[in-house]
Amino acid sequence: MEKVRVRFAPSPTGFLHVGNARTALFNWLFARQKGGVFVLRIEDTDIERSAEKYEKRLIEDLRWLGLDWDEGPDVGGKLGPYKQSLRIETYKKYTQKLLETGKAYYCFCSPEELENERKEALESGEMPIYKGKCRSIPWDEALQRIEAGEQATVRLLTPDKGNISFHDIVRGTLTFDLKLIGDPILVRSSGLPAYNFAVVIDDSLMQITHVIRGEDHISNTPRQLLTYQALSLSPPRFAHLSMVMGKDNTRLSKRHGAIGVDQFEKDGILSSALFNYLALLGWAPPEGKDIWAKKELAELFNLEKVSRSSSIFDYDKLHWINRQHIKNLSSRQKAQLAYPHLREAAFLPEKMSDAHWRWLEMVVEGLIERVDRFSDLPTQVALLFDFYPSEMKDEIREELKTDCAPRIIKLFSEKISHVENFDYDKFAMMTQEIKKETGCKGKGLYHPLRVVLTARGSGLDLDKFIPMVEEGAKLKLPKPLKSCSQRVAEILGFLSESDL
RNA sequence: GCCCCUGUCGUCUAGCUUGGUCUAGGACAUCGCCCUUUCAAGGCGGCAACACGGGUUCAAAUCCCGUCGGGGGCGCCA
Repeated sequence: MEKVRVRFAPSPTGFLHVGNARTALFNWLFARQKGGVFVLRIEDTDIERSAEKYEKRLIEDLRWLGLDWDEGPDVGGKLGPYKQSLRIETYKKYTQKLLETGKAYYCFCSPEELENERKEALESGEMPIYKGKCRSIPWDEALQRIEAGEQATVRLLTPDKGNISFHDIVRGTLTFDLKLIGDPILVRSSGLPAYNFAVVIDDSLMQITHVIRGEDHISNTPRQLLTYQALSLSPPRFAHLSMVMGKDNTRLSKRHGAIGVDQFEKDGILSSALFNYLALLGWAPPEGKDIWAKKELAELFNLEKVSRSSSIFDYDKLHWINRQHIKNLSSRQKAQLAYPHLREAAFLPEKMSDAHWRWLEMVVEGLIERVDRFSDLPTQVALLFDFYPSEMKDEIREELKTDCAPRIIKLFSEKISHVENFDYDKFAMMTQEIKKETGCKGKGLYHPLRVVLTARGSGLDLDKFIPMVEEGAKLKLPKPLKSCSQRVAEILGFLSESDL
């Protein structure tokens, strides 16, 4: 059997959109599953919109997602160059061949003329296609006009009657009426190839066996098939993937949330999680679980099982998957991934000592289960630092109006002021003593202690909170962390007799 | 407007090829309970779908037709 060769062919006009990322991912999955070759090709024939910086960004985004390619502009390969702007001479050669054999012709119609023709067709309820006005211009005359410097495009001569059909791997047989397909422009008047022409030449020369792309290309396929025919080239197989939509079932756009792969990275989504989520959008592995590693997905992928209907991008599910992937990380990895977010929120110094890292690991390990993205971590960490007795809510003061609370607070403040190197063990001993001395227990015992230490009514388990605060208080941090004894001393001034 | 694709819980999907095993399974979300000094996390459970209408058949989510809904395309963009 021939070796599978697939490609992802983005135009460098911006960041990598998750919809495109999924197309790239499915190509990659298919290539790896089949032991084939994955090619990256840059389609930059639209010089107006394409830019070098976008190409770089695209490559970075693709790599971040965990994709690698066997041939491409940055890695080379036998069938390059892998950038359309570098292949202009090749396209010209094929254009010449088509022109000489009469399979294509020069079209001198102006954009305005074509626009009018289109409008008229639309008004009379027809499909707006090129009527073929320049087909009848004799070859000699056309050549003369070209030599005289007249602007012209090159169009493919297509049949007016009959059908053309092809087998789509995800959709089955698709048939199109040829009278609804106008002669497509192969070469623009600028001399640069149009998309439909360049893809055919490139896919053919790069020996692509399977074209896996978005559904928006379905209607281009018959035109491309006709081009293969005119060139006597054999076409690849096609698979058209459904679109990725936003919550309201319209095309996924910025107002739905993050859509650029780099944005997900900034938001603290792990690339393994985005990879996992995207792979499951429109495809399901035989075993119905949700959390998968890249490698497993590559083993199980099956293009024929890909869904035909469009799917909505669900941020909730992505976040849940992200949480599961975070759980599988080591403490060290979690700390490293958390650092940039906490550094940006000014909770951590630029230079981290070993002690800082140890503290960070403890903090992240304790707080990470409360969030599903690293970008949410600063809000949680802020709860460690924020201690505002003066802004304590009335309902919390109310809760202290019990028989136990004043006695507990008094005893605790005395004990903590006499102890050195406070830690959770000492806290546990103190609470046992207080329990005996006051007879208070359970919520009645712990709630006042929590309030005294946090000025809040709820939060982290105290066995986690105390070590985080105590260890943090020993470190030099951009914003100092108050120790438990400091907190107790401070809050006492705000608890008036009436509170107690 | 015309052409093409598509339609299972709110969402992602399993099942559809080869009708019966489907009182339609799983996951996310949501709701409730449990755990717990609080909040999370976690555990357990509930709610929730075959778009609609006709056929075919002993039997249809599964096959056929129509309707309606959604999406895409109709560029000297890709």
